[in-house]
Amino acid sequence: MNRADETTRPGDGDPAVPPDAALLPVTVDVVALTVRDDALQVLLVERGVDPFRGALALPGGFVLPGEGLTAAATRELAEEAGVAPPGHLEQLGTYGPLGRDPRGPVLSVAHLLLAPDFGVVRPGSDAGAVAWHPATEVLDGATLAFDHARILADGVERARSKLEYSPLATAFCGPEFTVAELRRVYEAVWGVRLDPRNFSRKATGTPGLLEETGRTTSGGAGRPAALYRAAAGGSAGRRDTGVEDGPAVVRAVIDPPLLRPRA
Amino acid sequence: MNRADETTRPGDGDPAVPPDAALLPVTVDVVALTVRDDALQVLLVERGVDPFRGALALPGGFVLPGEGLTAAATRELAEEAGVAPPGHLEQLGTYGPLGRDPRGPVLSVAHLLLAPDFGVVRPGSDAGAVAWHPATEVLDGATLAFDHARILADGVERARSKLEYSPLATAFCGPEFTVAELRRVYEAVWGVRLDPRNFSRKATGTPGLLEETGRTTSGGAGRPAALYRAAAGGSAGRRDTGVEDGPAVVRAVIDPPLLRPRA
DNA sequence: ACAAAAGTGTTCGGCCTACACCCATGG
DNA sequence: CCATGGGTGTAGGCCGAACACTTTTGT
Repeated sequence: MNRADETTRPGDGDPAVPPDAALLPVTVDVVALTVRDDALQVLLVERGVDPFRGALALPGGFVLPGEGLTAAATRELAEEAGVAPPGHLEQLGTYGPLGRDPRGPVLSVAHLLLAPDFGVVRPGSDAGAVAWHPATEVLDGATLAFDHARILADGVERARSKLEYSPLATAFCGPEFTVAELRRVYEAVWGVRLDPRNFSRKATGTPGLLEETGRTTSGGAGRPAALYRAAAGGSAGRRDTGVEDGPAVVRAVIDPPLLRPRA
Repeated sequence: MNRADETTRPGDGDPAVPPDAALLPVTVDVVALTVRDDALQVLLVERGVDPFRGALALPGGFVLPGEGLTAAATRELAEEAGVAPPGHLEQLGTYGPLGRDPRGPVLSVAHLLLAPDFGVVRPGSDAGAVAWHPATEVLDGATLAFDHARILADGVERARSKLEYSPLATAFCGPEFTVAELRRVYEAVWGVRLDPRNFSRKATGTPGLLEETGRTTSGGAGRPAALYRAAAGGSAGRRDTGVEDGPAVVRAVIDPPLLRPRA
C-alpha cells in the first residue's frame, strides 16, 4: 500500500518534504446521525480530558501515524462509543488549523455518518457519557467543544440536502424496511410532514432507490406493508477507487429528486 | 488571532497534543476553473521539482507554520501563477494522507476556485509553464501528478452541480455581464446548449441571481443587451463566520434551481 | 432593407399536490 | 364490522421545453 516510511516524520530518503512545511496534528471528528423516536439525533460524548473537559463534543480524536482518515474515524467511533455501526460514512470538510484549539494549530477533518439507530455499547476511556441527542435541541441550544457546533450545523445541512438527490435516506434504515419507515426518516431529517400516499408512489417509482424483497410486515395494525431493501449501489458505501481516502463521488443520483417542501 | 504558539510543534505548555498523534505535512491544491473560448478550462502548472518533475499538476504547495488553509491557497496561486484573482474560493475536500505521495504520508486539502478569465502573469520559481487547459481534454486524456486527476474530476463535478442551485455562475463573469454571457458560462460548464430565450426568462426571473445596472451593451451586432451584476450576497465570497477556515455554508440558494438537462 | 442578437407570448406535456377512494389485516 | 394503516386513481396547477414572433441595433 504505502512505502516503508510510516513514521511521524516522513520523507527520509528521496526528495523530501520542504523543511519549512508545517507539520500539523490532525483530528477526525464524526457527526454521527440517526433517526430515533421520529427525530434526527446526533451522537455526542462528554469530554473526559482537557481542553473542554466536561463539555459535550463530537466523537473524534487524533489521527495516528500510518493511519488513513476513514480508518481513524472508524477507530474513534469504536473507542469512544464502542460501536462499529453500519451505514454511510463520508467526508464532510476540513476545519482549521488556526483558532479552533487552545493547544495550538490543529487540523480537523470532519466526517458524516448516517446510520440506523445503534446501541451505544460502552463509553471509551478518555470520554464520559456517550448518548444520542436531538439535533434540533443541540443546534439551537447547547454549546459544544471547539468549533463542533459549526461542524454539526454543516453536517445536518449536508444530510438534509443529500436526501433530496441521493438514495442515502436508506442508510438510516435497517436491512429491510417499509415505505412508511423511509418516509419517517425524511420527515425527521427535514422536520416536515409528507403525504404518505404521494410519498409511497414517489419512492416506489424512483429508479435506484428501492428493491422489492417480496416479503411484507405482519403483526401491526392495518394492512401489511411491503418490505424493501436499499437498491444495489445505493446507500452501500461504494468506494471503487484505489485511493485510500478522499471525497467519494456520489454516483447514484436519484432522478427525479425528492425535493423537500420550500418555505 | 491565535495564541503565541505559531511554531511547527504545537502544544508546548498547557494540555498537550498526545505524543502518539501523527504530525503530518499538509498541502493545499487548487482546482482553478474559468470559462475561456466558450470552454471550461483549468489552470495547470508543469512541475519543476521531484516528485513528478515535468508532469502537469494542479497549482498548490505546502501549508506553512502559522498559516490558514485559505491563506495558503491564495499564496500558492500568487507564487505559482503570479495572480491574485477575484472569484469564488471554496474547500473541495481532503485527500490522503496515505498512498498519494511517494515521499510519504501527506495530507492534501483541495480547493475550488471559480474565476473570470485572468491572465497568468508569471510562472513561479519551482514551477515551469503555467497555462489554461480545456477541462474535458485533461479529464479524459492527460495524466496528472499525484492524485490530481481525481481531485480535478471532483472539482469539475462540484462546479457543475453548484451552478444548478447556487448563483456561482456569476463568479465566472466580470463585474458586469449580459444574460448571454452568463448562458455561455452554463453551456461551457455543463457542455450543453441552452435555449437563449428560455434561459433569459429564467435567469432574469430568478431572485437572488441578477441585479440590473440600467446600462446596456453597444457596438456588437444585433440589439443591445442589458447589463447585470451579480446580486448582493451571490458570488461574492461571503465568510461571515469568525472561524478562520472550514467549509462555507452556502447561504444563497437560488430557487427554483436551474437544472441541467438530464441525459 | 436586411442580418443579427435580445427579449416576449403561447402552447404543450410532465410532474407535484391534494384528496377521494379501494385494499388488507387485527381486534 | 370497524378501526387502522397501505396503496391507487384522478383532477388542477405550476413549471420547463419548444418555438413563433416582436424589438432594437449595425451595416
